[in-house]
Amino acid sequence: MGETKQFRKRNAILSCLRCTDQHPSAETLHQMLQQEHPDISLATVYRNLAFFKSQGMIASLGAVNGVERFEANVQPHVHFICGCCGAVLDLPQMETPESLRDRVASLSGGRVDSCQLSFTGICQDCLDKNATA
Amino acid sequence: MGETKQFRKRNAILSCLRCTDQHPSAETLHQMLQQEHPDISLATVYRNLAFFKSQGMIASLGAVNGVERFEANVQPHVHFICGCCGAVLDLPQMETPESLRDRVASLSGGRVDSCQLSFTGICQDCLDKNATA
DNA sequence: TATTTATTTGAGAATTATTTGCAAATAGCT
DNA sequence: AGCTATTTGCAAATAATTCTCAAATAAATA
Repeated sequence: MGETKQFRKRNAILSCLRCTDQHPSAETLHQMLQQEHPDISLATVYRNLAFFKSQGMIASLGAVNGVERFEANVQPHVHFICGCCGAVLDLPQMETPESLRDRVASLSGGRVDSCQLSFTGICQDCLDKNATA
Repeated sequence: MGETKQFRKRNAILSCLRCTDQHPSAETLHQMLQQEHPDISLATVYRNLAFFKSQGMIASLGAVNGVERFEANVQPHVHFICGCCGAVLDLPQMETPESLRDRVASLSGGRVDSCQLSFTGICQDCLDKNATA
């Protein structure tokens, strides 16, 4: 019953993403992995994130301040994004309007694969910091 | 009375963006401007887009396939984005859930500035092309 | 266990979008 | 014309991401 040694680093990357709710970038994820796997290169992180994404195992929220951000939660959910510090918060209490997909498909004539609802603004921390300053 | 000559290129860039519903990138906009203003440099396009954005005169939809896209319509509205060719379609028939902003503000504790609702998929053209191919 | 074969990786170069520094051009004002 | 502030073009700088390729690793087979 020996555990396979294949994909060791690949799995480390996925586990790491699954253990955080921070919506990290490739670079941040690479830094988070340093303690356990100081020998993983940044290129490997990028490569595997692209792979996981192509398999639908993870999702990208798109770029925040020019840097792509990832998450392991592939269920549709709402985001609050701080345009100041780049923090991303999941809002699982709210629903994305999945039910509108059919309507969008018929309006556009295309095929709809997903739906993203996000709110942007300034997070509590950044508001506090600027108030103090 | 005499028309001011200041901001000639700046205005050309804004007009050009206002005259299209294509949600162009800086580079595309630069190409669109070539006929009328072959002497506008790409850096000027970038610079002025950043300026307009900072003034709330235009909006960015974020990056599509790694390239930032702009629009002159700053009213909240829904987008359909083709992940294949990068085409972006406005869906003025649908409403963005602006009314949820207060709820997001209280859930996050931050300040909510805007709300984006977008659907991604494959547009009609790309579906047709792939069917024929 | 040695051999073969396919996959994954690290390091750094390459690519690409965007930004910046700076001198020249332009516009308004006197 | 002369002065000042703004805008621009160009080329160089920057930064995120992708690519190349040889080396490392793992599985399969002998």
